Amino acid sequence: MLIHMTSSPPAAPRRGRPPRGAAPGLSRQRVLDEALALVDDEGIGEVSMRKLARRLGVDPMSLYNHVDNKDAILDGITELVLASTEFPAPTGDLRADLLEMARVFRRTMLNHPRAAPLVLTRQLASSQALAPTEIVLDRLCTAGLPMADAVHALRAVLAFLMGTLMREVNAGPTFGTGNPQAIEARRTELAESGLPTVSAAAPYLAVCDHEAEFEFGMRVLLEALDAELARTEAR
Amino acid sequence: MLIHMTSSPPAAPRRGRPPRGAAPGLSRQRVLDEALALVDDEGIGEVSMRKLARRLGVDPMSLYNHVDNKDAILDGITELVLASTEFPAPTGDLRADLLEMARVFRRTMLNHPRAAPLVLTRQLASSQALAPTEIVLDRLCTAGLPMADAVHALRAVLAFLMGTLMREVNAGPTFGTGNPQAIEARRTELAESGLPTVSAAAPYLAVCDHEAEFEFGMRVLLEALDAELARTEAR
DNA sequence: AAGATAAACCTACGATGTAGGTAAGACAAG
DNA sequence: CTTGTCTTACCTACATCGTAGGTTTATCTT
Repeated sequence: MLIHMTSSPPAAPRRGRPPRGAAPGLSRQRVLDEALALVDDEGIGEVSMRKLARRLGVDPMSLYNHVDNKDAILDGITELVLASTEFPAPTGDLRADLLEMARVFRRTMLNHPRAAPLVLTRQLASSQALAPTEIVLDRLCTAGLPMADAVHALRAVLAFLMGTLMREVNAGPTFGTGNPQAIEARRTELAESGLPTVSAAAPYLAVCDHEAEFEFGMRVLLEALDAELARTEAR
Repeated sequence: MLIHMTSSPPAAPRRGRPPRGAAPGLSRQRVLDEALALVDDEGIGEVSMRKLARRLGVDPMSLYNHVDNKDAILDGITELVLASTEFPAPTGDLRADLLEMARVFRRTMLNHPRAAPLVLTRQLASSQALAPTEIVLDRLCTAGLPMADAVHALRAVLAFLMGTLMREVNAGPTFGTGNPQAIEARRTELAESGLPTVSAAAPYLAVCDHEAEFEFGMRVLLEALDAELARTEAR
């Protein structure tokens, strides 16, 4: 990133003419920002090159000057979201640090619930996308875990995170809303379908404290990690 | 489902004319079966009404006589896969039973890896789709867990299952194939990107024994479940 | 002044999901 | 046997999609 002023003074790293129509000059950044906004507003399924271009006041094909194709846009959205994740400084307490990182990650996903499936699904290998991995692995290793086990632990936590977040973010009202009347109706319906236990559990299935689920799972996994660490140190 | 024979004897619950062209008579079942086959062959992204119709030797629009729309087909595929899951009879050992159910579920997903994202993503509320839930909840309850905790446990395991299976089924070679040469290249590349730990972990990240990851996670979760049960009984 | 470059635009193609309409065989009622 | 209803398959048509290919124009370099 070197500062290299040419002779011409004005400004603008933008090269082409300043739009023929009225667009204030496109750029990869602007395209991706608007794409993320579009996803946040309407969901992944509603993303199309044409709609995105319309929001930018630009011809659909102009997007291809800044982005390879639609898939690259989805990748870009993923990276944008990941880049917006600000992991806290380590405190030295491994378990607390990992828990906090997971919490921050979850918060980020909840900030972009409609984009979350992208982030959770696409496994990017850019350095941007691997930054969190870097931090976690580093802390696990400095805590004394052999690399193989560190990767193991990382994957287990990641799998759980993916799973809960997927559920939390989809969050369709599978068992009706909190409406107790609807739940009751669903309940008798289930009982008649040969699902007595599910029927009995309907009130519990109808509501879901995602945060509690998240904390519970993390506690279990981190406890297992502690046990693993203790075993390693004993050796 | 009452048996009510009319006078005319021949057979065939099929009503319409036997194809104008040469199709051997469509049915919801045939459509869904072929749809699953299509997914297995080419992946979810390649499913289209037209392609599906072509495989059935039928006009695309004919499908709509047996299925509401494309989304219903995807739901149908999900149910087909779920229906093909044969959970074993309970042995009485709760933990072993749950582990075995998870294994069977995993096997089913691996039998239809390309359909798995559908099954894992869509949360269906049909009695077909809820059958596994019924079994698990029932066993957890008869083991002595309060319903609230049973639902809790179910969700934790499910989240982990979803996560690992999503990873396993996508299984893109994030870090190159097993090719040691490619790994080494990737490795120096990562080191230069300010990701020293990831770089060092590259050999471990490059390979992934999904089965071991699965077994590890399940062991941790089931151990936590045991602890929970012990706590409940003590109370 | 002349040429190169980059960014915007435009046209067009094949593919998609599906609304709306038509035709033809099967059954029931007369 | 005729007539009408029903079911199912077929056909046409439309809006929308991603994007290949080509054209225009404003800016920078020489």
